[in-house]
Amino acid sequence: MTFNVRPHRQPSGGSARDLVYARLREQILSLELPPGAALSEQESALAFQVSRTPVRESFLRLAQEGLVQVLPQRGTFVSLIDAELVEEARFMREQLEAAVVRLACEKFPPEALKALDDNLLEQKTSMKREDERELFGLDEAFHRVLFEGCGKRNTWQVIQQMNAHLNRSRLLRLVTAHEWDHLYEQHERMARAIRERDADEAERTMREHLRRGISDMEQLRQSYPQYFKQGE
Amino acid sequence: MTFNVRPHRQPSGGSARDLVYARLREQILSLELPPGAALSEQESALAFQVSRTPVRESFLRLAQEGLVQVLPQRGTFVSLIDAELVEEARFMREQLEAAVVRLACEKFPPEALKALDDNLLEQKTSMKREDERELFGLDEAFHRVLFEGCGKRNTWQVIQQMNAHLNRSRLLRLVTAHEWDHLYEQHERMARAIRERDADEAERTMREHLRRGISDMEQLRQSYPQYFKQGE
DNA sequence: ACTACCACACTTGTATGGTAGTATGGAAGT
DNA sequence: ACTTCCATACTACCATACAAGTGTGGTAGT
Repeated sequence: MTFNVRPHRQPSGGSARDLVYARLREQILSLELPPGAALSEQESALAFQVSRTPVRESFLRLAQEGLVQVLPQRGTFVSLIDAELVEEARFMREQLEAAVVRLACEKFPPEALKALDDNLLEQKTSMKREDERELFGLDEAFHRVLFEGCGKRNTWQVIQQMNAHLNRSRLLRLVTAHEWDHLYEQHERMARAIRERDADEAERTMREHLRRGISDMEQLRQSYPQYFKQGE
Repeated sequence: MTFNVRPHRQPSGGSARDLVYARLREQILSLELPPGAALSEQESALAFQVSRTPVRESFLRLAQEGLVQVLPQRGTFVSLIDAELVEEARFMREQLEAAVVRLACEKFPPEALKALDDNLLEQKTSMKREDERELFGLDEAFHRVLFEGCGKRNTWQVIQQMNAHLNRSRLLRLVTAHEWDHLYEQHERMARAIRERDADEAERTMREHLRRGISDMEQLRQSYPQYFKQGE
């Protein structure tokens, strides 16, 4: 098995449904379609130049992921950000990643470890170029390699779904350069812990790593209270 | 907030789509529709006396949950059991439940604790009546109360989805009376650990609790190799 | 001014016809 | 006997028409 260090691009089917779904998802996660915004099968169908059927099927899929809410005979709306749901997504991710990084300390393929090292190098150069988009992708790739190295590919998929809700509350991924320094250092510590099979250190670092940015949500909530569920 | 001790019935919308979805899901999980079986929009539509649209939408939802596989222009098939996926589902559940039961040892509403006790009583009477179906529901309710007591309702929902894959490999939930004794004893130990705030004991018991029945899959795999993915 | 009512313009849910791609079995050619 | 090709009967995908429920604004009646 090989481990791709580069950011991952999922094989989005060329069907109209998948295209509409992917585009809508982007717009929702980037807040281009803000929480609470009304969608319409007809309107989206016109915009994408397809019929209602693929649009409708996209809506259903988004609804299942909790990104939109379909109210029969009333309308479809971008879901308000549910603080409880976001916190639980973070909670779940923390537990799963903590367990996986422990696993990695017990048994981790050398190729995967090499992939982590390569990834760290790329992170360093991207930091110098201040390419935040690339950094975001590399961060994601780092964690993905961790899961794939432990044979937990499906678990990673589940986490990816949860990330949808996390990302939407993370101020559009805008992290300061200083933050990236900190994140990079944590990544390095984790890679070292895995190499030295120090499970406790690895788990501690991972939990700390994933607890950052909780305040982002509170900040977003204060700036845009109308984006959030249940006012208080 | 109140905690319902009884098995939980989800508010399945009365729409044709939801009905078809629920029925198909049952049939798949009970192996009435065996892994590998071919489905057809037309055929199912006839069987359920609805048009192809709600059937098709059910298929898409089942596909997203990984219970069926849609091959464009070829057909829709009940997914083969993916041993790797099943094991990962068990893994995820173990991590999440372990973390939650630790949480419960720190902070757990008295009403929820009472609900656990009531549930244990009902389990006892159901065991005497050898009502396995009821026992299964009560087991599920026990764990649900644990999550709700910790304010992790959404996490429980995620676990429920994973259970779909777990259950299909668990020989139709048929557990011997002796097994139920063991499970009951573990439930009791967890409730006691929560009351006494013994997080280590609670976590240990939970992990043990969730590691049971791994051999079920191997057994099913030997009896029905054609139900499993990748032949070896 | 106020209320009750109703037509109408929306919404999603469901039914159905047409399109294009795929598998298959039988016929024709070697 | 074996291979090649093609008609045919499927499949899911998409477009479109109709049904049924909901919100709203205007209007008639008080």
